[in-house]
Amino acid sequence: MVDYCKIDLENTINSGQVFLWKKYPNFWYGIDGQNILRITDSGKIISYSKNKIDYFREKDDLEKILKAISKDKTTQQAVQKYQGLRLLRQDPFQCFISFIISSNSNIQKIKTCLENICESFGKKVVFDGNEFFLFPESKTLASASNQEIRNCGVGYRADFVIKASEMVYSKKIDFECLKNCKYAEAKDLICQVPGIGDKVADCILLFSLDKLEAFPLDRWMIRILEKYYPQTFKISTKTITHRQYELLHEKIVNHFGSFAGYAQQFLFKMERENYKKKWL
DNA sequence: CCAAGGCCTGAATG
DNA sequence: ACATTCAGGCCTT
Repeated sequence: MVDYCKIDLENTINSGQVFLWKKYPNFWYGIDGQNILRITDSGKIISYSKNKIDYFREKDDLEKILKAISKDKTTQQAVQKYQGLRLLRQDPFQCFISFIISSNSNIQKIKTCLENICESFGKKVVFDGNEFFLFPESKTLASASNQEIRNCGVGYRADFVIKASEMVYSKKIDFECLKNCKYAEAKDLICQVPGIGDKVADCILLFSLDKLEAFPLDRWMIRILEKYYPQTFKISTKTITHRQYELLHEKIVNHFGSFAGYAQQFLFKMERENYKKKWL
């Protein structure tokens, strides 16, 4: 008997989709844009701002989605093993910057960079008797200097962060508009941002812009497809070109259906655990 | 359209 | 202890 409402907070946070969370003895604190969330293990959310958010996508029909993506033994097992794992609906700007920084990096380092960015540029607030730094707004990062951003540890990605922030502040990139676009259209638009290619775009689309058919293909997912799906998805070369990425994504949506992004999250979680990779 | 090299940092390995 | 190698995705050539 599966309880589709039960959320596994630990597995959800430790699945590579989100970075600014910190565990306390009985709950987690997380930064989500201009908001701070406190979540108990039972899944109760207390938020700093009173804004209503559906951080856990609780309106998604999990029963339907999990059945839909369970097309093969591998996915069935991953879904079974990590059934409380959820996709999050994150603050778009924070997600956008997070994954620009994520390229050519790893989870621990991304977290450190983002914490530095919050400390250097975010508003300091007190919530629950503790001090926190909110994620900075686009205007602030857009007007920062290259050196200031570099000091956060992002290296050559500093220019990407500044230009990307400018594009958001000037509304050249408008997240509300992207939410209303179809996947392909939103992806074309977001790929115009420097530092955003296929993989980073798919992360942003999946984790903050409600595009559930987005299926980020990083080195781990490629490895997973080669290992568990050598017949279904034949991968010829080591590095995936843009064209190959597109063709592969088409095959993936054919196989998993329009909720493919959920499948990606379960598969990624499973394989990273198999290799005992560290999370936050 | 594709292939190869460079970018930056920290962890892992020698 | 130190030096080298590697992991990671995007951009330019």
